[in-house]
Amino acid sequence: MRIATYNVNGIKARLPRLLEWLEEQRPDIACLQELKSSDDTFPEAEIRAAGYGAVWHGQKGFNGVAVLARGRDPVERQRGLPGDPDDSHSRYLEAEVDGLVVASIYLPNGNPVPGPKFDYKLAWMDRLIAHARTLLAEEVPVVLAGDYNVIPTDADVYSPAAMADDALMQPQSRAALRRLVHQGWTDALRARHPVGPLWTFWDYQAGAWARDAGFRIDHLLLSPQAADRLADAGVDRAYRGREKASDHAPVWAVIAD
DNA sequence: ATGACATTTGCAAAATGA
Repeated sequence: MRIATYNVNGIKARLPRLLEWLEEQRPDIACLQELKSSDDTFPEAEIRAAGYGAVWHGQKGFNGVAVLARGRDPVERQRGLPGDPDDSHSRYLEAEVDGLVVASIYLPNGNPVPGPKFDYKLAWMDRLIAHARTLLAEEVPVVLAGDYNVIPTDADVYSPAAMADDALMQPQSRAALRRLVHQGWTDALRARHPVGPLWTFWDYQAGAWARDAGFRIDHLLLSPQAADRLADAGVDRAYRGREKASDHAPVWAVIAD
């Protein structure tokens, strides 16, 4: 099965692009981020007409995540990341599809550094690490898919110097991502493509797409039971170059049946 | 240095993003 993650940057503005991608690439599971839509304005009918069942966790104006499944309805397991009852952001949704546990993650950006937004990012990552440990303990196939807003290494950015002060590549952000991965998760994209640029995001500004000035922040982390079945992974780069594109490209992995 | 650029809300310009 093909599972993908796509930060759509506004599902209402991006709906034609999203439906086009679903029809052309036919992912079995699609995790979406940055819906920027409240629950009652989620375009459920259009997505169902495209052949997908969906669960979603929306929020007015910003954030918002969803899990789509082709030809079936995802079974919701967890709405919101556990660990802080005062966290009102819609950034985590976990569902089960055909025996696979999948989470759609929109990790906080954290800029500017330092500041309360960066503190929130790091605290959120600590909560994700704690929850991910409970998922690993289930010893089932799990995919944690989403926009992590962390550039894992200097090889994952067009210019480490240009981004040096950004929350996405602070040592604390990278260390937290390493703590997560080192629990036993496999970075699907790097497992299949160990070296070289693999951008998943290009800023709208300063001609970043034209200059191929991107970085890699959208990740699919696989539990051992999913990693054993990893057949392929990649980035649907071309969708970043289309009209009215999101600033992210879809990222996908194929898990053998 | 600032803003660029895009989206949403709501109808102007601010908030948010990365």
